[in-house]
Parts: sequence; C-alpha cells; structure tokens
Amino acid sequence: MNVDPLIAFFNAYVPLTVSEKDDLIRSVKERKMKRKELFLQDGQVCHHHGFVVSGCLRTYGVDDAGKEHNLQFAAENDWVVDLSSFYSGKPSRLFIETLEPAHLLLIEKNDVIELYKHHAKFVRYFKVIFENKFVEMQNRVLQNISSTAEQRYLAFLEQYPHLSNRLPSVHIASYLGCTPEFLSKVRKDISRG
Amino acid sequence: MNVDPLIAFFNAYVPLTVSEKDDLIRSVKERKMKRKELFLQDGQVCHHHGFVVSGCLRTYGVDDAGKEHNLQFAAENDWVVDLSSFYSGKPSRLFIETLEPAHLLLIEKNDVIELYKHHAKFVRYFKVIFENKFVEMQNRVLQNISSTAEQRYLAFLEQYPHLSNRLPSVHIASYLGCTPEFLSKVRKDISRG
DNA sequence: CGCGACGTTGATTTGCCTCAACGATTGTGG
DNA sequence: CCACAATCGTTGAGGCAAATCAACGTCGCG
Repeated sequence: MNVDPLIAFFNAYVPLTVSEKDDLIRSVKERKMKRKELFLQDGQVCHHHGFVVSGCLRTYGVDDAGKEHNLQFAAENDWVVDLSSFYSGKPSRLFIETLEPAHLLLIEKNDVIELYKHHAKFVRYFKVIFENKFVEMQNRVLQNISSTAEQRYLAFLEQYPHLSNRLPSVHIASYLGCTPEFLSKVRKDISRG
Repeated sequence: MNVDPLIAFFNAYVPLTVSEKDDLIRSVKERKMKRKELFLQDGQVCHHHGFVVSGCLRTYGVDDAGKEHNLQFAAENDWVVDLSSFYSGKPSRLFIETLEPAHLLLIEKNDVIELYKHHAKFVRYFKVIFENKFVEMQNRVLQNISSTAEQRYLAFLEQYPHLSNRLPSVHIASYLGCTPEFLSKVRKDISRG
C-alpha cells in the first residue's frame, strides 16, 4: 500500500511530523474499485473518509421521480464522504459511485476521531478542506439561482477544465441541473458563436 | 458589552475554559446596526467574523443585470462572514445587509487567528460550524437542481419556519431563485390545495 | 458481431420570467 | 399625528428557457 499521495496532500498545507505521519499511516486502508462501483448508497451509513489517489467519482442524489442529480465530482487529491451521515450515524440519502476505476485510501470514523483527538493539526487540515468546499458550494448556489444553463456550463469549463474532458456530458448536464438534450443544444450554440 | 450569548453559543458545543473565555472576551467588539445597513459590500475585504446576537441579515450577490440574489440569511446565534475574502484578503463580491436592526459581536481576523493558535478548541468549533454550513449548502444545491420552486418553497417553510414569518417574501423568492411574482402564484396555489 | 451507453436533433409542452398595473402596508419627516 | 413616499404583495398577458418524449446515429466493449 502506498500512502505517499495522501501524505503529500497534507504536507502541501503544513508538513506532518513523524508522529502524525505514523498515526496517519496506521489509520489508512486501501480500496481499489472498478468502474461504476458504489462507494456509498442510499440507506447505508457513511463510515469512512475516502481520499482519491486515482480515478474519479460522483456524489449524487435521486429524486422522487427516480432521476439522478450529481452534487459533485471527486478526482485525484479530493475527498469523498457524506458528512451528514458520517457524523450523525444515520443512513445516507446520497450515492457515491466511481466513474472510472479508482484507487482510494480510507480512514474509518473511529480513526478520524482519534487523529483529531491526538493531533490538532488534522482538525486544522479538515477545517480548511471543508471551509473551501463550503465556499465552492456557496458559489454554486449563487450560480444556480442567478444564471442560465449556458452560463453555468461556461463557468464549469473554466473552473474544471480537466474534468470537462474526462466526464461524459450526460453527467455534466446532471451536475449543472439541466437535461443532456439541452446541454447538447447549448454546446452547439456555443460552437457556432 | 454583553458577550454572554456568544459564550453560551460555544458552551453549547463544549464548555470553554477560563483562559479560553478570557481570550475570547478580549477579542470581541460590539456593533449595533440599523435596518438596511451594510456589514460588507462588494469590493470591500471582509475583516471580521460576525456573531449575530439579535436581528437578521442576508448575504447576497448581484448579477451582471444588477439583480440581487440571496445566498443565505443569518439570525440569532448564526455567523456572518465572506470566508473567501476573509482568508484571501481579496475584495469580496458579496454584500451582507441587515434586514432588521441588529446587534453583532465582531472578531477581527488577527484575533481569530490568535484564538486558533492558542486554543485548539476554537479550531474545532469553527470546523463544526462550517462543516454544518457545507452540508446545508450541499442540500440546497441538490434542491436547486432537482425540484420546482414550489417544492423548494415548501422545504424552506419546513426547514426555517421562524424565518418564513419574519422575512418579506420578496427576499424568500430571491433565496429560492425565483421572482416575487412567481412565488406569489405558488403561495396562492398552495393555499387552494 | 450485437448490445448498451452516449450524443444529437426536432416537435411540443411547461415552468418561470418580464413588464405593467394596482391596492395594501409601512415608515418617516414635517 | 397625519401625509406622502417607499416597500411590499398580488394579478394578468405575453414570451422565453428548459423539460419531455421520441427517434436515430455512433462508438466502445464483452
């Protein structure tokens, strides 16, 4: 098992001490996943924080009509977790699925809590991570309530150029909150100028 | 100046020690605001975390057409801040305005950082606060991309019953991402069954 | 090779917006 | 304390953005 990408991720904020590093390594488990495999599904409790070493996943919800709506994508150096279920211990209402074969490093809830207890630095790391994710979500809400699908698509291309090549557009449409048919029209309009 | 509501807020998570409490009290400044006064505006850097003792504020963005879009409301025991500007030191693109006369307790950036440095507990508090805000925003994104204005309105009534009585519906419409005219129709439809 | 996932196109419908007008309420200055 | 202005909620006619439904071509993969 190679934990280096995760260690490098934390070191990029503030370097880990030897003791922090040791405790982290002890807490981590590996998971290799195939394409279209579920990391979490509706009804399950989310027991882990998952760090994406390679591959790509999507978090999505399903509405009353059975339609899927992508909440976010996670690729290399990002995290997957349903925080709400993780802390409450209640069943999740979300799904997390691989869009590509993926390599994850998992930290179980008890170990997350132990790391927080023994090393204040981990609290800081995750504070920063979720503050950033909060800002991202806030910007997204603003976009959703203030702009058209075309504007949202253009913003997506600008913000996540690596993802836009990598993901099928049916999933981008779902993320943007429009139908694949409509996104197709938007793309045609854009390419025409 | 009465800091008790803020101390009570933190104590509700985990009790403060005497030393934490003292340092907190030293960091806090008071601000009383009239209705429609700005706590933050577009172009300004956000220098404070603001704790709402009483009153109600809204955070909003303005689009290219000059229209306002409410991102969130903050009432008693909630926080107002533009995290992005606060940390980056760059001008904000958001506005934060009182909807009622309000009483705030402010902590300046340097003091926030000092509190984090000397007392790990404050890092934990704000980690929890922003994790919760992240989950809230995530739910809101899911709602925005998956349901109609009517469903969003009903969900708002259920989630924030105290706010729905307190706020003019023009602001609720802006929060939901629809026009006041349309919200008016939605309300009529609902009252008819 | 054949199947399933994906992208595209077109016709029709619907949710929501725009603009305009009108009472009702609120707040404020004289 | 009243008068006026500003804000707020509602209604209706017309228009646009985006959904729905259905059909079809392409590609990658088992």
